[in-house]
Amino acid sequence: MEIRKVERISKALSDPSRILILQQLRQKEDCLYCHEISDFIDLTQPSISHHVKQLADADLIITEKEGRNVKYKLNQVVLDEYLGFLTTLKV
Amino acid sequence: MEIRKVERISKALSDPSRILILQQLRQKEDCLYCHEISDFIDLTQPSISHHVKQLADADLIITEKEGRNVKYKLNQVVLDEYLGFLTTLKV
DNA sequence: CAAATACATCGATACATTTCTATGAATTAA
DNA sequence: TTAATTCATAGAAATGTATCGATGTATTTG
Repeated sequence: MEIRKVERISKALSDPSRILILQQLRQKEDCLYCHEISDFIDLTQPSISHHVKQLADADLIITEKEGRNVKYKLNQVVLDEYLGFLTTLKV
Repeated sequence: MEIRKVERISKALSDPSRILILQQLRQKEDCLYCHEISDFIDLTQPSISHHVKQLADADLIITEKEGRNVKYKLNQVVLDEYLGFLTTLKV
């Protein structure tokens, strides 16, 4: 995995709101609608949209349009690649 | 692992210079002197010092004073804890 | 002791990020 | 078609981060 990619994923993971979104994604069995996020994060809708975009730009989540809603899923492959990179740092 | 800690570690990992430092730490068999870092990172000494501090504050590296030098070692335990947290995000 | 070396800290500047309000675009419902 | 809903985008303000030169603090060497 390229350093630029590691940097981007790490940056996406370096915010409490975004970590929370990923945790809830896990709890909701890997599927979450955007408007549900405001139930557990006290930010305005544009701010939440911004955070979701950071996660999507880092390929940590996959977005899927469903009518006027958007569904989010964790990108297991990219998370595994990231885990793989971090493991190479160990002796 | 606490969210604040995850945030701090992720932030420490979200910079190309700091990723490089960790990679070189691995190559040099988990031990590196500060002045050696300038061999592979083109930044001034205060900037390198700043980056090393980010890694140390996140507990990703352990610093050890040796005379007027400082030796760095990867903190395997914290890296493992971080890997553990990321794994809990998977289904 | 004086000079040199290794690293940390300070203060400034440039740039990036977070958050908001306002607004736009697409879709659905009345 | 008009109104409502869901999400994205633009622009601005506040805050945070990266980088530098200058300087400080230990420690070692001459």
